[in-house]
Order: sequence, then structure tokens, then C-alpha cells
Amino acid sequence: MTQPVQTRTLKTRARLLEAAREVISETSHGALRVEEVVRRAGVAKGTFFAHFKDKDALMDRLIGERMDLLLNDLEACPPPQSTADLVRDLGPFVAFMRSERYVFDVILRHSGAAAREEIGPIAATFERFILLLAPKLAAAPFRKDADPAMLAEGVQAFIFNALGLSFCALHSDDPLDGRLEAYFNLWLLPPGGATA
Amino acid sequence: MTQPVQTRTLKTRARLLEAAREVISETSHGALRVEEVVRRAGVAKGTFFAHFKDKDALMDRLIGERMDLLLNDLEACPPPQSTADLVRDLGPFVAFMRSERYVFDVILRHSGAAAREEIGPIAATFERFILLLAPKLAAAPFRKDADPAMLAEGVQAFIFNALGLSFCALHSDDPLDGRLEAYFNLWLLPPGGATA
DNA sequence: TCACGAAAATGACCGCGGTCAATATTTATT
DNA sequence: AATAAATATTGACCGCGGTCATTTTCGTGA
Repeated sequence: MTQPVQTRTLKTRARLLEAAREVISETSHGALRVEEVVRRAGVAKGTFFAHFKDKDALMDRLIGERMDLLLNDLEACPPPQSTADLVRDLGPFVAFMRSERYVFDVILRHSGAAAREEIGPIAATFERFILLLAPKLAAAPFRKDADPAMLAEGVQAFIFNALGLSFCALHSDDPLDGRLEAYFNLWLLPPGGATA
Repeated sequence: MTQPVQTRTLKTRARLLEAAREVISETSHGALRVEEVVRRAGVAKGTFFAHFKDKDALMDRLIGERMDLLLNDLEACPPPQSTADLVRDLGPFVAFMRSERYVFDVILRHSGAAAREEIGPIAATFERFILLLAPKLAAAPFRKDADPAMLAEGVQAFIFNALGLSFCALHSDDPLDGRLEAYFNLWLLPPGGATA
């Protein structure tokens, strides 16, 4: 978990990560078993926990790296011209977060920094999310009376809220998108706009 | 978990719940072990799972009932005259949610209905939260251009967000309250108010 | 009061995450 | 090259949530 010195360490860790990615690609995040990962990596169970504090730490890393890739795409988008644009641009990112209930749970658990010490990959991703979204919101035709970073934090909060509510009865995406857009309209647009 | 018929069933369930409350009051929610609960209740382990789908279901019920009591107090409050008032009135409710990391996690996991079928106690509490808060917000000197229920949902979202962020570095309550008030100012007040 | 079907309780058992003292391997030192 | 110190690996073991075939208890009708 700290910085390794021996090449052996790097090799082992890489094998563990590769095995984990393999398992996930064949099944799902929620179906991953540490015992299966170490079996594929050809190491003992204890070795896993010498490299990752716990199973959650592995998930933090794997899910974090996936989210980071999706943020690259978001970063490449031009500033949205409407809340509908914003919802669309956020689509893949949100889709991954709701791809599995287990994934969403892990993300929730790590969205705030887990401890003072080290900021985990998922928490870092959300920091990046704010940093990346704020200037886009500032460049968009949205309200100008608020700190863009704060507006971005609100967007994040509404995404979490909508996801939390959506993980139940409904499975089609439309109600989620609609709900998000309604929130964003109230949060981002100046009053007198398209709000009810 | 469904409606029991025999009085024996009621007795056993009541003993399990009482034992669980006892354990929690002596230790914490996170420290509760099913084996300890059944030991105190004087029943076998399997009996527990005949009464509760899993440990989470027990927690859903116990935490839900605590939240419900706190909502009674919130209900008794007059409409807030400012966002600072609102933050103060929400205080006990929020304090319980952040009393333990484990409690917050359970609440997050159950804040949306777990399944189409039955709405759990915690999810029901949040429905009540919206229903209860909306008219108060409508009666408060806040923005009038939005559905009060939606404003209440936003308040909920910001609470979750602030809590998620607060569960890490800081332990004093001031930054949480301050953060909440800042969110509420932007979300609830008409522009041109006290916002930056 | 006895018998019998239904509901409840039992506890041995399993899966899986996580631990740790013992062992093996690498690196540093002379 | 030999030795010691540091680091990585091992796998038997534990804790605890959850299962299920079996047994016990309860309600009901003859």
C-alpha cells in the first residue's frame, strides 16, 4: 500500500490488479471474490492484503481508474449550452456509477476522503470532477451569482441524490435524466428561466 | 418479516429487537453482532433470519425508528425564518446521521426504496422528511418559483453531500453547519439575497 | 385427548473477508 | 562470499453473516 521498492512487489501487485480486472470483465464488480483473484494471480491470500488494505481498497482503485477515464471524455466536451446538454455530457459517467448497485455503494463510501491521511482514487476523481466542471459551468449560460465550484458541488449532490432514488423501482434511464434536468434547471438557471 | 400470526412470533421478535437495542445502547450500531443479539434474546441464530431478511433489515428498522422520533421534533418546529434557522432545526436529525460512519452507510444504502415491493423504514422516513419539510419551506421567506417538495429534496441532497464530505478529515460540527448554510443560501434564497 | 398439518425454532454448516506467526527472498554490509 | 537486516510471501486460522435440513411447538378438527 505504501511505495514499493522491490521489483517483485510491482510484479505481484500488477498481477493482482490484472486478475481482478479479468474477474470483473467476466462477471461484475459485485461478484469479485478475493480468493478468486489470488487464485488467478497465483499468490497466497495473505499477499493480497499486504498490497491492499482490504477489498474496498482494491475496488477504490479499480473503480477510480474507470471513472477517471470517463472524466477524460467529459473534459473534452465543450461547455454545455443548456441543462439538457449537461445531462447528456454527464451520461456515461452517471451510467457507470449506476451500472451496479455495488459499484454505487463503493463510490458512496469513498466519495469523501476516507481519512485525513491519503485521499483515495475515487475521492480524487470527485475532486477532479469539481475542478473540471466548475469552469465549464462558468462558461455556460447559467447563473453567475454563485461560485462555480459550489455550483459544481451541487451538481454532484444532485447526481448522488437522483442515483440513490433511482436504485429501486425503475430501470429505464429517462426518469433519471428527467429528474437530473429538473434539479439542474432550478440549481443552475437564473430565476425566470424555464423553471416552473 | 411478513405479518406474523402466532403470539410466540411477536414475543420472539420483540425479544430480538430489545436485545439489539440493548447492545447498541451499550456499544454502538457498528459494533452490533447478530450472534450477540441472539445470545441475549435466548434464541438460535437461524431464528434471527426467520424474522429479519438480514442484519441490514434489522438496522433499517432500528435506525428508521430513531430517525422517525427525531422527525417528530422537526415537525414541531415553526417554519424557519432563515437558512440559519433551518440548519439549526435540522441539527439533531443530522447529528444522528453522522453519529457513526456505519449509521450513515446504512442510511445511504436504504435512503432509496430497496425494491419495488416494500418501502423500508428508512426510506419511509425520508418520504416523510420531504412531506414534512415542503410546507415549512413554502411558509418560510424562501424562493417561491419552485415546487416546495423539490426544494425539500434539494435540502436532503445537500445534507447527504455535506455529510459525505464531512466524514473524513474534520470532526467539529461548525464546518458542516457552515457548508450546509452556504448550500441552502444558494438553493433556497431568491437571487440578490445574502449570496456571494 | 389424540392426531396431524402448518408454522417456528434449532444449530451444524458454509462462504468469504481479513489476520498473523512463521518462512522465504531480497538487499545491504563487511 | 558470508552474514545480517529488511521486506515479501505463505497458508492455517478466525470472526461473523447467512443457509437449510431437521426437530419442536402450536393450532385445529375428529
